[in-house]
Amino acid sequence: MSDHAITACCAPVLDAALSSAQAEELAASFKLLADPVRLRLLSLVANAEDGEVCACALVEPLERSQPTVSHHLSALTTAGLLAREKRGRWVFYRAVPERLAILRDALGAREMTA
Amino acid sequence: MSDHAITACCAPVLDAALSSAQAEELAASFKLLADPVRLRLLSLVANAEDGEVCACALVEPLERSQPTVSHHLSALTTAGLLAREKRGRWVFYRAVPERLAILRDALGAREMTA
DNA sequence: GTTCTATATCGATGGCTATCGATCTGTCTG
DNA sequence: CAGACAGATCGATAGCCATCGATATAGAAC
Repeated sequence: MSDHAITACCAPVLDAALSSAQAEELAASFKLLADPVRLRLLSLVANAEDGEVCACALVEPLERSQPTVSHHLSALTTAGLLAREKRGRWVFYRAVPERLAILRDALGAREMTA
Repeated sequence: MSDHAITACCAPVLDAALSSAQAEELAASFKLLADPVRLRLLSLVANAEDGEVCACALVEPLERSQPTVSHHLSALTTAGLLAREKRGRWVFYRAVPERLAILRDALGAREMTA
């Protein structure tokens, strides 16, 4: 999976031939999105009431064990897709949309409407 | 991985909570991009001379066996990310950028510059 | 201190898939 | 026809990872 943050690494896939190393890095990033539980976590956090959610509110809707949810939250946070803040006994997460945008842009530059 | 074509399935991840089924479908699509060999295949085909490449020209640069390359080409074609055309003994592939765009849009709608 | 609760970590396991060599299919050439 | 070659398919294997229960850590309340 890769244990480092997502960073812009290369021109969009369709715009230039990827080096082997660039491909490895991009693939590792997309691997994060290649799991339904992680995708639902992203969307749950991004659509939360005050822009943040307590981890305790994520176990039930995902129908996974607490260790499993914790594992996925950790992966998304390491990649920079989620931000973590501990307050007392609880941990709150919020989305970091700029990181998702890096991956989106790797799939093609935004078309200019001009 | 999923053996069907990629289709627009839902609002962008950050815009609405994903259902379990939507998440499964999206995850299956991103799984295709979660492999460095497939990413390089996409970029090699997309950047080919005449917009198309013979499969025979893809084995060597990827440093994988012919069956492995064939396997990945097949997966990308089934998903609709590549188009396959047989001519004589050879098979030619070309990119289908609109399909990649579906995935890109799932990561966030394009910002309006207006 | 003790107890309760929220989260993280550990270890084990099952399923999935990237990969390969071998083989089959199909097409062209002579 | 036979021979050569491109590509797909098959079967087996090895490595990865999502998942879990058990346990550890940490903070709050008493």
